[in-house]
Amino acid sequence: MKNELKMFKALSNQTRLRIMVLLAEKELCVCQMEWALGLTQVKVSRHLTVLKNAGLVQDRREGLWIFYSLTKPRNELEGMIHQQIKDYFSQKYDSFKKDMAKMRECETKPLEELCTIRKTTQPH
Amino acid sequence: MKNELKMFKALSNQTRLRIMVLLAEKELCVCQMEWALGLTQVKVSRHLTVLKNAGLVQDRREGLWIFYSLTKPRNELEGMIHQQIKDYFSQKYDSFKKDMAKMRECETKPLEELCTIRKTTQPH
DNA sequence: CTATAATATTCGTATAATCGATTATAGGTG
DNA sequence: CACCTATAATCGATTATACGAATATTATAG
Repeated sequence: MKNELKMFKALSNQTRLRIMVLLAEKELCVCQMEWALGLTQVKVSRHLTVLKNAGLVQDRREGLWIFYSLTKPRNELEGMIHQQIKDYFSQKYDSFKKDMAKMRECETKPLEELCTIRKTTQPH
Repeated sequence: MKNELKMFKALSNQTRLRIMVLLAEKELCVCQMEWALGLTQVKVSRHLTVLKNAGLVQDRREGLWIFYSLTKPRNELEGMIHQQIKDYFSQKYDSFKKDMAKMRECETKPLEELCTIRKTTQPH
């Protein structure tokens, strides 16, 4: 049962939910999430680690960049959660919609640019 | 979104999940839960308060006894959670089955007896 | 009004979560 | 090799959570 408890705990944090909603849409690089969410690298990275330890996301390295994506659901419960993240959360709250819009926006920019931009104009 | 975060946090604790599984079966008095779960009054009561603040359970007083039950789901997410508690958790783990068996057992006993038994033979 | 029974709350403490700042790692470049 | 860049891990401070023990609350009985 520990897995399920960890999953619920991982989902009980706003930043992590925001990340989950974005990742439910598509695989993303850390710097894209920083940019879309307006959060520091440290914060994004830490929460990604929690999600990973809960088995909700996986990562894949490509050169300097590390891409995160949702894991395949391991059971019925996880399947339902994934579905709710996609159908319920991303629809219901404007904040998630804004994140998604930001994410769409940065889809057009090359990753190199996102990273260098981040250096100059620090997110709050 | 705070409601959803509170809900996930409330569900990320083993004792509270055990309570939820029992309540998914039927409305129960506090002393019945103490008995079925083998937990102290304080512990059960505290966790019930958390679940109530998360909007997952409601209470109803009948004399000295207070009966708890699951609230009606307020949205699609809560509906899904209720269903998973019933279908997924209560099936998958033996510990929940044991709790349920204990609960069935104490269904036959009058509440007065449960409470007096609790006084003499303290749960660990 | 007093006493008692069932449940809730408070208090002190131990453990865990969160955060910003800093440092470490690992891959790429020259 | 030395240097840079993207990401992760560590540290210390702050805040939240879980717990048992003790106390308070609420309703009932007498």
